Amino acid sequence: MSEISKAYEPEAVEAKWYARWLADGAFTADSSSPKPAYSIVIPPPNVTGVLTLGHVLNTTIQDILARRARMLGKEVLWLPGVDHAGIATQTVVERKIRKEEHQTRRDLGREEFLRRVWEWKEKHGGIIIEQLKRLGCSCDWSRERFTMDAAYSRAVQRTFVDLYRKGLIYRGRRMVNWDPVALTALSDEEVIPTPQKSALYYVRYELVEEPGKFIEVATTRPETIMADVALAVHPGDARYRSSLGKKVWRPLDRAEIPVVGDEGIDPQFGTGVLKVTPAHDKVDFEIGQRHGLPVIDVLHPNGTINCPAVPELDGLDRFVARKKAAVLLAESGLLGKEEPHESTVGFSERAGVPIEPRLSEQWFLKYPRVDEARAAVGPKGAIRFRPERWETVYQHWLENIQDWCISRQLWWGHRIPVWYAKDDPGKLHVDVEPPADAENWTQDPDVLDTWFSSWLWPFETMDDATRAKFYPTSDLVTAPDIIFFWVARMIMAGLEYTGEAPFRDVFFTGLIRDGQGRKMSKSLGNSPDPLDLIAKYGADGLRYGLMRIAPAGQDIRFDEKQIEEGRNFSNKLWNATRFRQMQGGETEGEIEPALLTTDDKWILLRLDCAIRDVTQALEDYNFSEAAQALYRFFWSEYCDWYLEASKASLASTSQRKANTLAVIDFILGHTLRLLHPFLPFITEELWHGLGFNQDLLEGQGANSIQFARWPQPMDDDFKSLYRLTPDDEAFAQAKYETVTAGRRLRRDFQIASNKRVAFVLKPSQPLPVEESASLGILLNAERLDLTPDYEATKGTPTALTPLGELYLPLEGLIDLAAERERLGKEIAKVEIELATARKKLANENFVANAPAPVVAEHRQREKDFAEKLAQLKQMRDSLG
RNA sequence: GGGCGGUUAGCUCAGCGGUAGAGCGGCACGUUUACACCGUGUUGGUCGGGGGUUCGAUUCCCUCACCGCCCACCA
Repeated sequence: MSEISKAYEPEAVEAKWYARWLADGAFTADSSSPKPAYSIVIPPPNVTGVLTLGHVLNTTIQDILARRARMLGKEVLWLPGVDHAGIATQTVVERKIRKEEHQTRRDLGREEFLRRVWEWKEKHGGIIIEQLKRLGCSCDWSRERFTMDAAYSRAVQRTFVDLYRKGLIYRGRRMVNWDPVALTALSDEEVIPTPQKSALYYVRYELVEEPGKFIEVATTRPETIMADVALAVHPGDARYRSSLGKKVWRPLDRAEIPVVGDEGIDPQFGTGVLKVTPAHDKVDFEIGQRHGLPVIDVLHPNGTINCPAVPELDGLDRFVARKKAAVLLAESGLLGKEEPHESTVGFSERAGVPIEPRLSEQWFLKYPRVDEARAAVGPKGAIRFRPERWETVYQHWLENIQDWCISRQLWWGHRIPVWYAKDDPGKLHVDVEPPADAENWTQDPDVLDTWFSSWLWPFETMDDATRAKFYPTSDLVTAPDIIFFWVARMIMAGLEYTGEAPFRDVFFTGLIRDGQGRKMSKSLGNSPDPLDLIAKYGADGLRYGLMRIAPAGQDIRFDEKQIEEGRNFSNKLWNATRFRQMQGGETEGEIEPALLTTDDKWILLRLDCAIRDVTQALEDYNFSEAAQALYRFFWSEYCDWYLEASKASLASTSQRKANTLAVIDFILGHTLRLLHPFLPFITEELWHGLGFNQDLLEGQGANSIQFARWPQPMDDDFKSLYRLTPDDEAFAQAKYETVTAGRRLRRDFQIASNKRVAFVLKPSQPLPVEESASLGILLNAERLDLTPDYEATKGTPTALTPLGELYLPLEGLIDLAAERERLGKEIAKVEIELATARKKLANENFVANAPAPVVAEHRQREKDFAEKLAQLKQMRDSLG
């Protein structure tokens, strides 16, 4: 390996490897492979979308799963694609045309407009796909799909026809959520209830039979009074019993309307009277149905008033009309008080304006397989959610499921495959193919809800061979906000059309919030551009930083500092490897067990632990824990401790040095593989840099770390061969404490950490010479003398360590008083701990009831503390 | 109105019945065989409040408070 730079420079490395991986077809799934299958379908981002941190979180997790599966010897398909995103895309293109050409889509006409959308898509769409590549995503790009691909579109229409023929899709005039800006119906899921400050207007309706007597009604919508067809009160409400069956004068558009009794009215609210406006409220509509009331619609589709009878209001926007209506009522003396009121108003998810409940002709779907879908998720089902609590949310939604309004008054999307006979609008042709005598028919102008195509994603994206091998998919990774939009619907569609649950495990990520806990959003401008972060910290740094702080399914507070840490970790990995390369020598030599030091054995044991911890954490979808375990192992245990300790071996005999290098290579080889799913680029670079790819050439594709075997925990044979025992761990621990005590001595006596000093150890047990050598290095000592019969002069700083008494002789440099004070403080501390332990043991209940090992532990502690205390006191006395 | 999550060191988060943990930050010292995107040492916490169960509670139960989500037709 040639000389490498001091700091890791990700840019060139990342570009190089991604290109190589693509050229090698490393991500391409082979349907005919004999290897076991592992598959994920990506939640298709909107074709208008650009990469957000949410995508980074999401796709990094999927990439980790996919890459690890490859290392486990599976045939992996990670199927990517893009969603046509009906409203979002249509809006973007319409806005562009309006801005650049001052035209509306209607000016252009349907065909031309659609041509423009496709044109836009070819030119600007799917930017996000290129961005995912920058992140390192190992998707099978040869299988990339778009929800408007010809084959996919056909499948969507086929599904419509099939469900229609099964009687599950029907057309009906019903109350829907109307978006007055996008001019389309929306599903219930696309409506966001939002608390709004508004006013409650008290309006007086005069009784027809008793002029001069009024019924007062509290309403938030005086602009819809012209659409009132009745007043409703609770039948048991004594206040209004005498008015039941009578009539009142409707204000503004003066007419007689009845007073009816309905159980649904809450006598506590307002005045206990509801004005019934069936055309503009779902509840009112139902009341109207119950009482056979007419429906009067006073709104245009765009939310302006449609009521020529009241010219003052006609044509006004609904919110302008609201204020105006209040003024008009006040002028005619029909407005009582007006009080502030907070209510929940449904907003359009896309347009961001209040939706309007509106009666219209739409297509609806009665969901298939609801019961099976419920049974499929949970401990007894084929699908598990993680975290499990989302299962409850899912079950609750399915329990109360409503029919799905699937038609949209848009142009961009899958056109509804229904034709109406021109001579008989009641006659329908429902088929994927248009009728033979097309000129006599008119196709339904509407398109289908985007989600009506997304719910087929896990299987309609696959050809037969792919499906045979990779369906059902293994994991689904997504955010919990689309649990109803997408996850639940895919389960129902999967059951209906494949007879199987479409995936096995669903992992829900958390939401990424900003430093103040706010949701990331474009309008707040608090969402950093992941590409900027990649440029600054590298894709690996971004991935690792994010994974290390992304707790399982909890929301994440984003802080760029954490991405910086990810970058720092990459750099540490880079330099630790560079250190290895600077030692030269044969790569991956055989480890000679007889030559292993306790440090070697210790780090091998730690590696074994790390392999187990990381593997377990990944199996539990606990990505942050896996990342954290690797961080700790590599940085604290391997670099800070082992690498420093091994510098003694590296400076000693060539035989010993070779053995140490062999251990280092073993550790690096394993660590790089463990890290690869998190940090794909740098691990590949270093894998090659160390020449590890050479040794694995016999294995298929092993020229890349991507296909290197996932590390296995060491088995007992291995451990006995290398004589790895818990004793080694204990000794390493003792050594660690000794070094720390020595460093602290330095610190307490203000000796600069770079000053080489001589330490003396009065060993409590025999110590091999190589151990004292590494102790010396770790202490940055001029030398370390092992003197069993050392007699310290009074006042020599000393520390009691598990390996013996450690002295730091510094004639004349010691402040006796300060040292005594330090010891005094320590004595006080130990005395408290000792007292605590004794108190515990004095508690008869504790001794009698606590488990034996716990009691024994406390006895041991008491003993240890007493011993330590005695020694400390002796040391203090020795200072004179 | 229901349901769910959260509240632990200055910050971001682990831990979830047996002496309070990590990383970052702060402070001090430092360029010593890779790394200042670094090293060494060190300072930070009545584990949201109040009750209860237990020999023992940050951990289990009840309750309150605050923050955040989701569901629900109160005009």
